[in-house]
Amino acid sequence: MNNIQNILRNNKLSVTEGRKKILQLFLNTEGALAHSDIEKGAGENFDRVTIYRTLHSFVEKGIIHAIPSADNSIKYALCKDECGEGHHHDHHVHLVCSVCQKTLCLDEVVVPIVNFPAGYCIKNIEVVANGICKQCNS
Amino acid sequence: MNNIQNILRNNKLSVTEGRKKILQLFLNTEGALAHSDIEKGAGENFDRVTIYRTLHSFVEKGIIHAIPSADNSIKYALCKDECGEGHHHDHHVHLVCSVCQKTLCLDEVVVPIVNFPAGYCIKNIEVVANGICKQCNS
DNA sequence: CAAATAATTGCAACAATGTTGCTATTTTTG
DNA sequence: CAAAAATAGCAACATTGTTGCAATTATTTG
Ligand SMILES: [Mn+2]
Ligand SMILES: [Mn+2]
Ligand SMILES: [Zn+2]
Ligand SMILES: [Zn+2]
Repeated sequence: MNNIQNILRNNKLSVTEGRKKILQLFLNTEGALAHSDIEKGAGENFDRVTIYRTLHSFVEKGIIHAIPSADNSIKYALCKDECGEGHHHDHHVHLVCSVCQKTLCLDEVVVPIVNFPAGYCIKNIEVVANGICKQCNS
Repeated sequence: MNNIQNILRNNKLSVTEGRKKILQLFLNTEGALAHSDIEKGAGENFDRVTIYRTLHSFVEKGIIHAIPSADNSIKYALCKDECGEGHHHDHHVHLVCSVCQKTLCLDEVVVPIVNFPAGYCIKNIEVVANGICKQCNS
C-alpha cells in the first residue's frame, strides 16, 4: 500500500514525519537534491540537524547515494534496487547539466571498465559528466 | 632558473610570498592537497582568505585542478602540461586510497570513453576511483 | 489498548568552512 | 626610484556541519 512506509520499514527505520517528508521529496523530484534543496523543499519547521541525520541514515541504509562534486555541494539521489545496508551498487554515470543545473542519474549509462596498472586494488568508481542534458539540448 | 617563479610568470601572476609557498607545497607533495592541508603546511602566519584566493586563481589559470569528492573535501593537484587559462585538459583518473587517505592523480590511466544516449552533449568527464594505492597494497 | 521501552527530534552551543569589502602592504612597471 | 597596479591581511559576516542533551514521538510488550 504505502510505498514510503514500506521503504522505511524494509530498511528497519522507524516511520517518522521527517523521514516520510524527505523521502517523498526524493520520490517527487527528478534529479538529485542537495541538503539545501531539502531544507527549502521540506517546509519551514524542519531542523537542519534532522536533515543531516536523515540523509546520513538513508545513505547508510542504501536508500540514497551521494554524488561527488568539485564545488562542495554534494547531492543525493535515490538508489535503485540492489543497494542495501552497507553496500551500494550504483553503477551508473551522473550528469551535471550546465543549463538547468540539475544533476541526473543516467541509469542506462553504465560505468565503463577502467584498466589500472598492476598493484592497485579498486573498490568502486564514480563517474560524473558535465554537459547538457537531453531536455536542455533540444 | 627558478621553476616556481617561471610558472607564476608564465601565467601572468605576480610573484608573491604566498603564491610561491603554496606552489612549492604542491611541487613537494605526492598526492592532492585540501585547503586544510595547505593551511597546516604553509606556516602559521598565513591568512585563510589568501589561500582561498590563491587556489581559485591557480585553478583559473590552469596551474592546478580540483578533484571532486563525495564528502565535501575538494582536493587540488597540479595540472600537467596543456592546461591553461580557461581550459583544463586533465584526462586522467583519480584514486582515493582508503588506507593512506591520499588522493592521487593516475596520469597513466586515461578517462575511458563513455557512450551516452542521443540527445546529451558531454563536455568533460570526471572519474574518481576508491581503492588501495600501489604503495599501501604491497 | 495502555504502559514501558526505544528511537528520533529539536534546540543550543559550537566548530569549521567560505565570502566580501576595505585598507595597508607588496609587486610590477616605466 | 616613484607611480601605478595588484595582492595580502583583517574584520565582519554567512553558510555549513557536528555534538550533547532533554523533550517528544514511535514501537514494542503485556
Ligand atoms: Mn545516481
Ligand atoms: Mn588529477
Ligand atoms: Zn539540463
Ligand atoms: Zn595508499
